[in-house]
Amino acid sequence: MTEQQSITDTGETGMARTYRPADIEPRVYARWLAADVFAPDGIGSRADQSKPPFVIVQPPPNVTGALHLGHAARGTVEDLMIRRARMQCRPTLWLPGVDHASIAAQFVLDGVIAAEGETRQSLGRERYLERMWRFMEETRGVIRDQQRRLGLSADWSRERFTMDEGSAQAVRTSFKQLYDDGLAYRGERLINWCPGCRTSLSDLEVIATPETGTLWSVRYHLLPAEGADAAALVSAAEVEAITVATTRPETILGDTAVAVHPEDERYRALVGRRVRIPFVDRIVPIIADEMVDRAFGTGAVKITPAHDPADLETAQRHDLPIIDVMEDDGSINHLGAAFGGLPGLEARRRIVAELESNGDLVAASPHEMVIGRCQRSDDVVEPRLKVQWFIDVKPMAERAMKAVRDGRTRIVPKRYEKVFFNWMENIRDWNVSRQLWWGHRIPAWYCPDGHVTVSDKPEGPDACATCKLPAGDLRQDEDIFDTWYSSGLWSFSTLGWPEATDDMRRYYPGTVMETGYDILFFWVARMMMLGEWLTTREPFGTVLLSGLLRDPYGKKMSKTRGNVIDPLGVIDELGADALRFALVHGSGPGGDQRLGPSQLEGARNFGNKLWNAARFVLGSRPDAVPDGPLDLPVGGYLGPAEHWILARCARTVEEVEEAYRTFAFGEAARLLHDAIWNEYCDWYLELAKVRLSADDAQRRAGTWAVLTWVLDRYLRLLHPVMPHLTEEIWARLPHLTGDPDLLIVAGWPDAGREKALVDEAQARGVQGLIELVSGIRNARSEAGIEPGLWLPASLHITDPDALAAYGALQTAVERLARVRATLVGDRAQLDLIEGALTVLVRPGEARLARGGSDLIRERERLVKELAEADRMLIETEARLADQRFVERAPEAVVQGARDRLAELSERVERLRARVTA
RNA sequence: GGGCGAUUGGCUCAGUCGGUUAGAGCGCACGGUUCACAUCCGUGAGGUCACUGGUUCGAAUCCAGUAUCGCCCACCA
Repeated sequence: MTEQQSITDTGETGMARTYRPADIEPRVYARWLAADVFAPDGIGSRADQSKPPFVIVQPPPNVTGALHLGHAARGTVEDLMIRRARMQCRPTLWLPGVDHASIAAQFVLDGVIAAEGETRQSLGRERYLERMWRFMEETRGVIRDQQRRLGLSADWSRERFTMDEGSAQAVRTSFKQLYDDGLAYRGERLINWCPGCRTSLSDLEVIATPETGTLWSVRYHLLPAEGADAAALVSAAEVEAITVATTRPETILGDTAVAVHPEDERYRALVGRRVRIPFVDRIVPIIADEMVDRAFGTGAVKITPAHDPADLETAQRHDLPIIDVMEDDGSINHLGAAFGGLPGLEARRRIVAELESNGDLVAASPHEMVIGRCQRSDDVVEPRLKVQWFIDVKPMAERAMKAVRDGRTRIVPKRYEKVFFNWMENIRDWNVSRQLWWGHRIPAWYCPDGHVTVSDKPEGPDACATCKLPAGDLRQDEDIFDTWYSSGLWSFSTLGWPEATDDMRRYYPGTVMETGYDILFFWVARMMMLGEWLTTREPFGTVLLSGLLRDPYGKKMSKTRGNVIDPLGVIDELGADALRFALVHGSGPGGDQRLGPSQLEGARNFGNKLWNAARFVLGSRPDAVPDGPLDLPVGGYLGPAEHWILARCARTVEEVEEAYRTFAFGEAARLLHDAIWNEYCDWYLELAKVRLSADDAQRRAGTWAVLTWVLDRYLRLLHPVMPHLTEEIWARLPHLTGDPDLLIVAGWPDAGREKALVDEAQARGVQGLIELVSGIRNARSEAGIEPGLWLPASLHITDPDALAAYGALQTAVERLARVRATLVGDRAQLDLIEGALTVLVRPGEARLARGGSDLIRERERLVKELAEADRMLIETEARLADQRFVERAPEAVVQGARDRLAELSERVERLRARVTA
């Protein structure tokens, strides 16, 4: 058969020899769309509207982005949960959308227009925003298409955008409410300023970066004392100057005091004296303040209130002037004397040089410090004093914490609760003003007298709330909101809030909020605060936090490092289901995971394995089986192998259910992988092959019924992880009475039928035969016997269950072990065979005519087995000889040890007899 | 400075309530054209469960400490 033939050969089942995702996945997805099954009230929905809805809350991806592996991982987990809930016939809502991502989007667009020779400034606000909207239209569909290729079953009919009118109204209403509640306020505060982005940032957007800087010691000259007392206490040399330490010499220009500790003997006499600030010739006082650490630097601190939070507090305590010496771009302004107009770092260089040349630079030493950098642009963030909008989040944080304490919101894994509380307890006011253009304009208006009017109306206020000046005389705040403000409203703004809509009543609060732990504070915490405050409900019942994806070496994936895996490339090559399985299989709650080609190929191979198992099942349908619904045959048509696989199936259904229920999705995937591959394919399919060719038509039909039944169960359980493949296979199988046409809306399985039917003794018997076959294979392989060679064998089966099962499965056992077997009723008969391989397993013993084997290797194997059994026997004996163990351990454990002892004794005895024979 | 997590074969990870012989995938070695699948089948080698101490009849598992790695939070000039 040529390569071409083998690929196109679809056989009688109409299925290709390998699973081909590129053909199948888009077709399957189109069927779902056409059937309208994604929406909770879609035409194809089989939701039981009396059941509690299952609502996924998902952080919408950035509108300008492309789907990366993190998105794929998040989406897969979300989709998995929604699919399972859908199969449980709960009304399910997964509302998709994109985030306008103001600062990130501007960053991207600035790059795009730069290529066109434009800048934000050259376009101006209006044209820039027009350009942005056009850009949005181009990029907005990209993410959606990519999500669909991944197979995500979100309700696309409700797709939302954080810049749409619904969001805008939610922003206005919420802000008005927070303002009326006294939580939103406008004030002059030190904010984080990014000179590159020319906007303020919240604390979260500032990344603390350890760096080695320089600590300069600078001498400030004192003015002569006004009274005589000081001169009496200290010598003239000491009063000449005071030395301060700084890491930012350019801020000298904004100094308005020098501070020392009140109990510092070295400086006690200088408190109240005055110094001259270099370059600006400002005369400032020496003050005493507890904030000074006497042990650091020289123990004297220069106070620059406009550029340092601690200094500002000190200044306020001492009523000092506040002098801002910086422009928006980070350069020194006109207050910086000769340095005005210079970039900050250049000013620093020159100031240091001048200090050095005039002898006032006392020391310069390397200094380990932490510098705040902009999350987006990496620029050094400057503390600056600005009038902006803040939200007092403390009262909201209290409510959010209460939701967690009360158990109304559960964080999974639980260890993140601690992180959450720690952050919430130390939370500081949230600066929401951004000096950007792309985003929701702050709905605050100012009249010429400075009165503030906050309005929730789209057209703004009619008049000043204080002095009633008409709207025409009011001016709206130029700033926009922090992106995360509108994101934080997402879980309810998308349901129609502030209107009391049906959706709000039905789908709020959400069931599970799924996201990576990296945005716990940005998103989850803020959404919980805003949700609790504005809707008086917790926005979701469970927060499911996932880990980050790393490359096979544990490194973070990043474009610059070049180790990113493009999910779309994987989908093209291996299929969406393979990607999804690999992502789920390797994941644990809250833990990072590594992903590389080997995991992806493994997932692809698993899909192909299942595909081929299905191909076999479908192709082996006995002629006598009439068309009819899927059902289990009644007892008489089941053989031991059927009881075994049904017992295994029941167990798997329960274990997988438990794993899904506890968010252990990786575990669910592993359980299914093992059940399908190692039990269903490796053993049951092989055992079933013989019975499928039995003379008795009822037996053939019974076997096929079990084959299809178990496959059906596994397909249902696996569907949330590998939806396309399972849907495609399922379509070709007979269905239960009452099943829909599509697996996506078929019922979620339970193990009831199997458990009622299974004969455990028969199942155990098959387990024993599996051990026997494995033992024979092992002995053959160790002895170097050709795998294909049929050997005569004598079997003595002591386990009654295995013996009973053997009656029905002899042919299958012979085929799997590659032997022609004779069953002997008395073990002594085995010893009559000369020069044979010995197989000693729990359920019995076998002798294999040796064929071309090597007796020395056989003997080595037996000696090794004997040594191992003997070692374990001695261990067990010792344990049972310990009186304390027998007395204190639970009876079941002691009995287990006793049984084991008996088993091992017999094994050792028999092995010893064979070795010495 | 505070907090969290991890440490189990060469690699990546499971390991439930402490209880028989610590599992899997990849990789490796050996052997296979067994009529679903070479994206496959069979067999095997490979582990002082990071270290020290404690609790216990019994510890990979619980407790304390140590080491290494990773992450989060934090206004000392």
